[in-house]
Amino acid sequence: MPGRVSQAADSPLTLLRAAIPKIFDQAQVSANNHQKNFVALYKLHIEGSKHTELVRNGQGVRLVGEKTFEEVLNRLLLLVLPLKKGTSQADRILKFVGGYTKFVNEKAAEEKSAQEGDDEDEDTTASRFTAHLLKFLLKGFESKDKIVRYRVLQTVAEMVSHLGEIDEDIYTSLRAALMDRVSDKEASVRVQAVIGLSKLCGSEDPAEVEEGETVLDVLLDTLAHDTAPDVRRAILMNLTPNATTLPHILARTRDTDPTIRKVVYGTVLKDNLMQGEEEKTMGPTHPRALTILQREQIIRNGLGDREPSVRAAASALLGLWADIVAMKSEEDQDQEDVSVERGVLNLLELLDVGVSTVAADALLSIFTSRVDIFENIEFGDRFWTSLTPETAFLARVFVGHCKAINDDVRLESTLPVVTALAFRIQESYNDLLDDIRDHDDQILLGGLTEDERNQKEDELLDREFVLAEILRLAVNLDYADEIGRRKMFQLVRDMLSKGELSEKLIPCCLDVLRKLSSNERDLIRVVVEIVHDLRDPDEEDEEDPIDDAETSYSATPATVKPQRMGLFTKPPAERTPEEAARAKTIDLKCLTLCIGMLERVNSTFEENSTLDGVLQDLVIPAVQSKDLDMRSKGFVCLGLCCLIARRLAIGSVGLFMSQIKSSPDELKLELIKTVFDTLMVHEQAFTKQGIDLGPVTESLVNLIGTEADEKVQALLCMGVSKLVFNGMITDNRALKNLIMAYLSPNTVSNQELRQCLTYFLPAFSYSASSHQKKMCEIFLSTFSQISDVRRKLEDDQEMVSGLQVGMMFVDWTDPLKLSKAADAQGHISDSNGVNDFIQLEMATNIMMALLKPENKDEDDMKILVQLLSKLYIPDKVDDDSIRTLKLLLHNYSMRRPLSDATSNRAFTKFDTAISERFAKQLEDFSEEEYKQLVELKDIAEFLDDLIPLDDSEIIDIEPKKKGRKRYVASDSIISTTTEGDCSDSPPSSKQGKKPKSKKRRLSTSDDEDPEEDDTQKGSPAPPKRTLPKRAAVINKKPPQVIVISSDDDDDDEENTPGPRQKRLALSPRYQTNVKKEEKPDQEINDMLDDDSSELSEPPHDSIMDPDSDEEQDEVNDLLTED
Amino acid sequence: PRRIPNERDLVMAMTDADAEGGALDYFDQNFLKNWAGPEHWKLRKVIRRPEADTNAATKATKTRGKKEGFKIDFLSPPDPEKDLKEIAKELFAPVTKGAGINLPGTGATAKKSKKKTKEKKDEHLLPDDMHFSSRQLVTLFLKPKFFLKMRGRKARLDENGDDVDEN
DNA sequence: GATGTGTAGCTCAGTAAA
DNA sequence: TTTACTGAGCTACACATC
Repeated sequence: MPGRVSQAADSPLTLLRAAIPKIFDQAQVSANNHQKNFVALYKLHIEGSKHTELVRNGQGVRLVGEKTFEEVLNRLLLLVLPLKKGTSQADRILKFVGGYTKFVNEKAAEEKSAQEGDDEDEDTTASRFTAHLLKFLLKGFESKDKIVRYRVLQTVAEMVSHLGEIDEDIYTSLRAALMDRVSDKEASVRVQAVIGLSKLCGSEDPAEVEEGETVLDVLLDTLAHDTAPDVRRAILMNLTPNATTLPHILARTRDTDPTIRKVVYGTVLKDNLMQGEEEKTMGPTHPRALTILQREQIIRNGLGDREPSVRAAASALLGLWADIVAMKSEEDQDQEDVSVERGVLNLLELLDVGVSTVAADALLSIFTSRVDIFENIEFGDRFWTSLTPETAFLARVFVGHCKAINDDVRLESTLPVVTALAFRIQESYNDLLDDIRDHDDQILLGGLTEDERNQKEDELLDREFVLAEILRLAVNLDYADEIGRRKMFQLVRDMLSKGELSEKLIPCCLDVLRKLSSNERDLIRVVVEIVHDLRDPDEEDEEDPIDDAETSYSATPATVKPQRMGLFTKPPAERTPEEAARAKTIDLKCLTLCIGMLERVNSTFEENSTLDGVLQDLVIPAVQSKDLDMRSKGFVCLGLCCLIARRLAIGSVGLFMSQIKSSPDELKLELIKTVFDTLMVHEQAFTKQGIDLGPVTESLVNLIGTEADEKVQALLCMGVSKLVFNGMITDNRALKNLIMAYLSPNTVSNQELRQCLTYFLPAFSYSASSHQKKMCEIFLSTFSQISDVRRKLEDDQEMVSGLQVGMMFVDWTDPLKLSKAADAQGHISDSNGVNDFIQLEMATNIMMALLKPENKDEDDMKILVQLLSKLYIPDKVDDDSIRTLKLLLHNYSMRRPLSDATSNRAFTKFDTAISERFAKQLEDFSEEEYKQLVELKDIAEFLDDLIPLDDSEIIDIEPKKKGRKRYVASDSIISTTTEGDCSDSPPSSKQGKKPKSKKRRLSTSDDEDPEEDDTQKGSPAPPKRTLPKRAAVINKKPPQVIVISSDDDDDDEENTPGPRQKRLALSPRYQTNVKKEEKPDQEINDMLDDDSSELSEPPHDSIMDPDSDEEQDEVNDLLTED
Repeated sequence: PRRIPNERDLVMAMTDADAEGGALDYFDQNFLKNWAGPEHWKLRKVIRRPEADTNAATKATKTRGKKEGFKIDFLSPPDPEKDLKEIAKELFAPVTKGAGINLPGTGATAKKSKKKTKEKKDEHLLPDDMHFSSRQLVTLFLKPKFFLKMRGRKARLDENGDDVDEN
């Protein structure tokens, strides 16, 4: 065809061929010239299109010019398509092509509207161009070259929004082709496909889609499920937020990828706040357009993000929210009150200040990120007289923030004086009380409709909330003024003494009271008095509103009131049901009060004799109560008392423990907390007094495996973690059980447990060399036990891979991590305490495990070999250690029972690496020689015990129960069994520093290492170690939620029904507790006998003995107040 | 602990945890990644000490010089040997053998497998963040307002770490 | 066992943050 | 300006498949 064109026509076509490349050449350099070049190219296009040929004897027209234009363009495009991702020149060209598509179609549309009236379906140069280009590109969608696919899809994505009108069939094939590419192997291709689709989906009518999914369906599915973050992000950025898509978009605030989360806040939510030409109308992500749940979701996830950049983006968004909600709503934008307070308050109204901390977090975030807002907040004169929940909340958080950043100047200028505020509180409290009573009367009279009643109750709740906020604010007031101080003290004290005070207000009141008390003794005394007042109200005239007469708080009688016949002096049996109910309500309130008080003090029980009365009259009866609520609170109270009363604690731990098993979960949680706290506080003292806490901690540790409730599990793990972390449990089994729980398939959904341990395990490991040693010690047995669990995995259960588990241990035992942590913590002097050789020990342990013939799980062995190369072996090691390792390596390469090439390779690599690195030290290595060395005697014996490779396979087949066959190899000595799988500890001494020849055992079981399974030990007790026995033990295992070692260490004690008794026998002190545990009921009665005749002389009055100063100090030192 | 500690909590921690809790700050800072449980655990290796780092600085400026010298050659005349269609055919050639261009598990048999795998598809969402921190390790359950001073732990890095402070 | 594919580890360059 | 982190590309190896 080109050859056939006439001379006259030739020149415009040649022009096209020469001019278009020049435009492209410019376009690739910068996007700035694109607009200019659109015009230039368009001119060429139009000029060229005028060149046509008549064909078929004039019956048809051939659009030679257009065709040439398209061909030239396609050819140029082909030059770009193979250019790899990231080539900006190529990107610009494709952008240019997309832009030109837009340009040419817009021009066509303009022309069309200019000459209106013509029929619609007429082809134009533009539509033909678009169709041709699309068809051309569609052919490249399935190219085998991923780069070509990427570029083709990129071009299409640039074009999609500007296609003008295209044929139905082209649209259909384009849509199908794009949908197809959503499952492209290459993420970059998928990115372009979804960009294209997201531009397409706006125009798609779901009704028109006959079958299959709509584009939107696919996009939303991909948004959640695509493996590549890039793809998800691309959808996120190109999806129009609306009622349908928004929930899916908001779900991405918890995407695993931080950049996606950032995009949600920094792009999607931010850029769609407003819409319309001048951004004047409310956009789809305007806070008022969202539901309250969505707003809270956005704030909670954003401000709670681990990534600082996400938090910053969320914070910035919140600042914008405050700006745009400052204007009331659509109409009155030019309204008077557009102050910063208005914005913040409007925002608070959009949240729920009453529940959750979201509103407070949002406010604090705005204060920090938008200092302009914070600094311009002022509380006018009227502010304090007309408090709403939002304004009170704002004031409280504002004051708290000022306090936090030590902005005393601002604090002083905003806060009202104490006295004024006290009167304010008093007034609103009295009003509230009156209104509550009125309301109760009204209800009795039945004069309210349902609506009226609800409305009134909401209002009362609001006012109560305001009061609570002001009380919280009052904690931060300046109490230098004695008058104000007294006034406030008296006020709060009186409030607490009123039966009507809502329980919600109790903590706030107590905080104020604590602030105003001169010391803890005073606080305790006052609260105890209040408790007495509440339970014995006759003396007070409770109908009176709080009197503002000046009462000196120091004048409050400190003595306990004499007992009189009142509600609580009447024997419970004689109470009417109404009286009993009332008594219960009051007792619960008193317990709450006591709990609140005890949470806030730390002086010892003995220093505060007044507490004893409360314990006897209130707490102990509560603990004995049948009412769950009461019991629960009673136990918490008793537990809190224990924390400051050592003797009480000693007597109570057994009680708490005995109650755990039989209690419902709710109470169980409190009991467990109590035990852990008691141990945390008194462990040293207990130990000093010769009390063996082993049985207690042991049963707590074992509970991890038997408790079914997630909350209980998590709590147990947390508690045990704390005890292990702080050195109060040193038994390796605790650590091991924690790791088992951590990885168990049964805890996958228990985030609390898993996240606790995710923090604890490395923190523990990196906080002491001895801790890493423990990790090293338990590694192999834990590893194999986890593998056992994995083998028994159900279909629907998941678990991390064995290699992953191994890597975790390698990470935890990494001495570099430890020294880094030690340095960061300022323990530089101690960094020589870091054991650099710990992973050399690991390597030795692993080698010994590999050599044991009964370790035959291919997968496990493979993983262990792979782990070798990950271990850190320092450059300088002592001769013995490295020679030991080499000896093991050497033996292993001789006997290598490995079949697969991968492991072999990995092993050889490690072996040669070691051999080369320590060539000097291993120079004269010869197996026979080293076996003779005293230092390596254990190893030598270990190796000698091993059955030679050739025979070991027979052993594997032969069941163990038949007894170990012994084979006399040429150079091996017959010896006792070498049973057992992965044993944890090397028999070697530490780096050979203390050469000692131990008794021949496969593994040392010194005190630090109670790890060893009985069946694993080389202890000469053959009958015990037969296979059936072991199997029986496994079968005996009770149904456990987490499979914790059944063939665990110290079998003889662990799997017997009464391990505790056995252990306790060693400790006379503890025996009493054992008895208690055996007969819990009896014990409760013994201990908590509340027979009133004995009140004056409680069975454990000994706790009232003033403790030695030393002991008090100890408790005081241990706890530090906030 | 379902919420990130806010400034009030942190201030409380700062005023009083200075004695011992400060040492644990390191963990709080460094365990920010890897909080989400074992399935999200990733090995993060510490970078070995870069001994010689003085001469590496000047290199940055040098590489800046060569910046985007590349240009696509649109201007050379097209290869007369190769027709547009041929090039296109070459570039657009679909795969003939081996693995396709789609993700495994998709394509022709997708309809069946989709329903099965749909339930198992990863949503790529983080678990609820419990915001566990050193704070939880040194506070009591019942008295969260107080911190435990672990005097015994000052000897933490000693060789015999299981020792207990004896005064 | 040969083959091709998928993936992990490594290095380098570019970018974002300090 | 320097530094740290991320992402792309490369290489080698493991794994699956025939």
